[in-house]
Amino acid sequence: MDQRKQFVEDLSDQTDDFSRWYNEVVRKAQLADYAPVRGCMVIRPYGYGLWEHMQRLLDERIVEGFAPQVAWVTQGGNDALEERLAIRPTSEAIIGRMYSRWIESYRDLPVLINQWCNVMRWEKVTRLFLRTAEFLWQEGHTAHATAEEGKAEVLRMLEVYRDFAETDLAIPVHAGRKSAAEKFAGAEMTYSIEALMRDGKALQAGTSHDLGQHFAKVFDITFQDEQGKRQFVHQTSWGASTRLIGAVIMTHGDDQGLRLPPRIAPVQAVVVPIWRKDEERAAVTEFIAKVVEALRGRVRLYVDDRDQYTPGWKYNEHELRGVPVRIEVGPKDVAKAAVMSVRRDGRAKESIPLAALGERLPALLEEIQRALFESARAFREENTATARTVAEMEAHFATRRGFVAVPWDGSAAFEAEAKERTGATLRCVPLDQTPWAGLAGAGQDVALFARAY
RNA sequence: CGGGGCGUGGCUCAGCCCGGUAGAGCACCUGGUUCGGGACCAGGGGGUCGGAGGUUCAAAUCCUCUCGCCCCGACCA
Repeated sequence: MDQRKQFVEDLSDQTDDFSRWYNEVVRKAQLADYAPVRGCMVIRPYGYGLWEHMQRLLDERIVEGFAPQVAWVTQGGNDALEERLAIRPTSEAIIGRMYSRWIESYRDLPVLINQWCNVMRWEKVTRLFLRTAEFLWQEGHTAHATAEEGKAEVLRMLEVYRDFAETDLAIPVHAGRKSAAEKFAGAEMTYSIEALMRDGKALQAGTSHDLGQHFAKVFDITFQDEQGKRQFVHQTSWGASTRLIGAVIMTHGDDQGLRLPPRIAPVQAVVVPIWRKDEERAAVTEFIAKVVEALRGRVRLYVDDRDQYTPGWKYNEHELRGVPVRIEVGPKDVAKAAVMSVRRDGRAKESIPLAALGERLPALLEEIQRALFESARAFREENTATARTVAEMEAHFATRRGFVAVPWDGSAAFEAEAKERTGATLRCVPLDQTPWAGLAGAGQDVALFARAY
């Protein structure tokens, strides 16, 4: 903060206190605020806009072949609750009972359902977006005739999450399987995508479970196969939640605030008018109308023509809120029939002629999208080490964080000892082992450990 | 669930130790001058000090109990 005047909008530095920085960003960027209900938050329009873009992009990847989304809502819109919040049993229990009624024959399979809804959980310790008592998520539940079909579905969805995280959220992730200790209790096998936050802690950003026949046996979900024999179905379930918003914040944010990937940014570019005299204002306003026209349907644009703030004030505010590109339009630009664009990541400036804007700005947004991903990936690589023994892991975690790749024989004993001595947990066994070729011996896989949220 | 911290205008906090009836900066409202990196001047509005008891002539301040939030550790998306 050096000699600068203190402003309400000023943020703590990430390196001073990451948790504090996170909380300040969430609230000052107006993503969410604490609700009067313990452990709950209110997602504000800007944060919800992020979620809506995530929904749209993820749905595009899921929907084909899926039943229309259903939603169980325990709270409607902005209305105050008239009744107590009902905490429902786990999704698997509800789905199990419904499936047992809906499935009779192999002709009914597979059943593919995906829904976006809110859920409540009993949580002692909460954190905005990362863990709250109530949260929004997407959950898919499928039922299949064979184990092979189920396993294929589980891996297909894991890949959907990986691609979504990397392509749309610009978050590099490791897709892999969980250990017996870390998997969902009701699952045969759990898979997840694991991301690395800027404070060096890992975050599970999506989950896909192979439920096998566990729930089918509990809820009696059976079908008659082609031979007329009664069989239990094979199920999967998978989900991703508003926790992803937390992942975006902690993967890309810097000391100035949020840096949003253009694909999910509610506002992709903000136009800031600059003028002194009334005639300048008229010319600038007129020119901005042309800018808006040039970008209509191509870029999510916001023209910040609020009178009560100076341009400099607006620059700071939109940087805090993570808007990928700022477009300055002043008398000098109007004279050149151009605008001055400034990137949120790195603040590189570029004068763009009005005539080129419609082509250039979308391209610029894609460049920023890629740059954010590459920067996050570089950070992750810098914060990934290798070890061969628990002692080596202990030495590493004594002074550093990040991922540690270590050969794992699959034993619970090794995992437990590592956790005990380092505080890090086994995040996953990556499906793609090629980055660590040669590290693991025969019959072993490389596992990734990290301190985690 | 253990350890620590904090609840005072919208925000950040001072006042509390040593009771005397609430203050600053920012934000907000009005008017004017401003506007290429957080503008300035003048005037103005707003707080039963988280809640409930108690002590006292008198409580933001002392005592008891509660509720909530944050941070750090053990369990979970």
